[in-house]
Amino acid sequence: MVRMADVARAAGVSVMTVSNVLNERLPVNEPTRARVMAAVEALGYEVNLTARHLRAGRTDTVAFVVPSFHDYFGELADQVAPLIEAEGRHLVLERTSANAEQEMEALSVARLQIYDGVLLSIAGLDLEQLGRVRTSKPIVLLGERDVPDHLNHVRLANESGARLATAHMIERGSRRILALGCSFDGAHMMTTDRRVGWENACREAGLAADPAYVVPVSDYTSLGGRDAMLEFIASGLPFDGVFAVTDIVALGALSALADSGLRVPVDVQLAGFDNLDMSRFIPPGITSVDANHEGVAEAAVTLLHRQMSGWTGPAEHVVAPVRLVVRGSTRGGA
Amino acid sequence: MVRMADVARAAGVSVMTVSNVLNERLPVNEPTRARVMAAVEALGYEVNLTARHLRAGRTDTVAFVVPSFHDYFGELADQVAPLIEAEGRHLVLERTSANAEQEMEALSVARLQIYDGVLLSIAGLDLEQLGRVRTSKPIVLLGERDVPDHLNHVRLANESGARLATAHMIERGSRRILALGCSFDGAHMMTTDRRVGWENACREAGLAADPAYVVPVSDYTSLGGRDAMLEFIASGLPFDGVFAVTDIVALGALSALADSGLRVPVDVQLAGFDNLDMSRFIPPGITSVDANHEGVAEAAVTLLHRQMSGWTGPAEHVVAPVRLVVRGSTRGGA
DNA sequence: GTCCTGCTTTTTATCGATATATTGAGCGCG
DNA sequence: CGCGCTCAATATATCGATAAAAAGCAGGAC
Repeated sequence: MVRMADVARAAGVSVMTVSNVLNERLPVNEPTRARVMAAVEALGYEVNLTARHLRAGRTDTVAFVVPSFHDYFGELADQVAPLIEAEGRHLVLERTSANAEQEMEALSVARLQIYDGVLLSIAGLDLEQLGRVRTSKPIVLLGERDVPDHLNHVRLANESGARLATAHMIERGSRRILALGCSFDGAHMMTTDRRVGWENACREAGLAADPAYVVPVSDYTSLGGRDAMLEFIASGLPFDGVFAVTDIVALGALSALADSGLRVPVDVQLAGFDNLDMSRFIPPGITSVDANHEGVAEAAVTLLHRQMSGWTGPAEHVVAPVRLVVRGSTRGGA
Repeated sequence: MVRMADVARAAGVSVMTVSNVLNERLPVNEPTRARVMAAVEALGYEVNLTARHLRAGRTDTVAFVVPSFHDYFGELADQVAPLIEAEGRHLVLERTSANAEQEMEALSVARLQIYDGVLLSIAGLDLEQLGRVRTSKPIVLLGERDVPDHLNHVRLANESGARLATAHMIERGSRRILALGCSFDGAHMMTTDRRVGWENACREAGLAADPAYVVPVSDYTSLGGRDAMLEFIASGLPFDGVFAVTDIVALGALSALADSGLRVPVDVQLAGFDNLDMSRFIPPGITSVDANHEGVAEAAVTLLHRQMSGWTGPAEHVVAPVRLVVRGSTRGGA
């Protein structure tokens, strides 16, 4: 491994001069500078980031800690990356498997200190655990649950989004709408918020928000959605609309409906939440609440940058607005 | 920040004793050990990973460098993570945006040295550029292009997969099959390999592999697939089957077919490549070549572990086998 | 009582960079 | 000629840990 000292020797200068050339800190005379650069080229020197970090206390790296790498988080991460890079920093993703222990570990001082800042997509941690997180590192939480006041947080307007989607289906003629995957789940506050949105939309339209129409899913996957949907269909309860807690779950529902010979949107209207890329293309197009990745990414990165540049005011709690994207799975859509 | 020295002072021992307790290197007497642990607890000490790295030269961290965070790569990364964690290491994802410069940067000595090993999903680099990569760090390449002999590499059996899918559609009655997104593309050797598979299947069945049926896409997204498909339909050339270079592209094609009133699989059979989660659930189910994530992940991690444990034999080039998953988008499927 | 042996613990050197203080060279000006 | 001033370059200390060598300190043999 080539060290700065090797470059210094080759160029006939001191180590500090090499450092000054490479970091453009103190001025260096042109002939000296040229000699140093030549030596750098010749030896193929590259700075040791670890040593720099230890001494300078800066890594120019931000971590985005997510429960899993795919779907929603992958898409969000792709939005976040350019914003971080625009400020000359690097983004890396870490995964916690939606597991409280691993999430706490990701927040442990040891791993935090590696980064200049951390975006954390919480999933498994409750308020009490988050309350224990005391760090001087810039950190912004993302995700649909309550967090302690002292931590910056960006979340979606879940209730409003669910209400929009449900109201839309009611307006287009549905009278008995399922809330698929919207049952209470300790680990996912979002399901509760979205259920409340569904309830409110039903009530506002003078319809009953029957608890029997809040259908739990075993997990938030397409398979979970499909199984729950099939089970509900088998129960024989009448329905003519499905609001699924996420697009992934909605896809499972769509699959179950198709297999059961129910036509979307003629027999049953369907709407999801997140507006994943695929939702636009899956025939007949899944109506979905756009999760506003750009807005969330931008808000989160703005809060993070503010902290990284030394701002120390009170934490902010941003609620990103959402909008409904109407497609063929509901009537009157595109 | 609490340092090891603070713990040592609190426990009334030397710094090395603290280090020995925490790392279980040299034996430490029980009473001493207990005092140290108590001090660690009391002060809330956590090791400084950067300092450890600088001195010990080990980070216990592996990077998976991918072109983008979503879809295929996100799913693959979720397969890789547990395998890395099983050996007590940590996995982080880095992104290159399929850009040759950023890929070279990810391979630069500076960033490599941060990790104990690197998995690199190549997309933008050509053979010449990869040839310049000289590193002593364990590294394994993943992806569908040719790589220099001296680098470990895992790829898919692209030709064989494409042939399987195409032959299956021919067997089920298709006579004019499009190769969507399979045109030559300098940046994606995979498209060529898959086109060859399509050609071979056609020839073996005594059908023409007409170049007019190799349809380029502007980019490898659903939108790209959709636009190309619509354009082809508009051209009026007869067809009764579509082999799409990826499931993402296949989804775009499905969307276009649905909008054009063509029924899948009655009028047109459709098959993709990658077998993404969603392909199973999108009605009528997309027949797809399974990209064998487990196999690829396991092969790659095995090669990486071997290198990280000091093995220095010649590089290996693994071709992971693939299999066809038949679903409703081709006839006679489930 | 001395010396050796086997453990535990401490000392010393080091990883590769950067921040701060200091030295040295060149130059204008009285 | 010497003083002070500016700018370039070097010397020294440090970041927080670990590897390797040295030192302490029992207990037992002679």
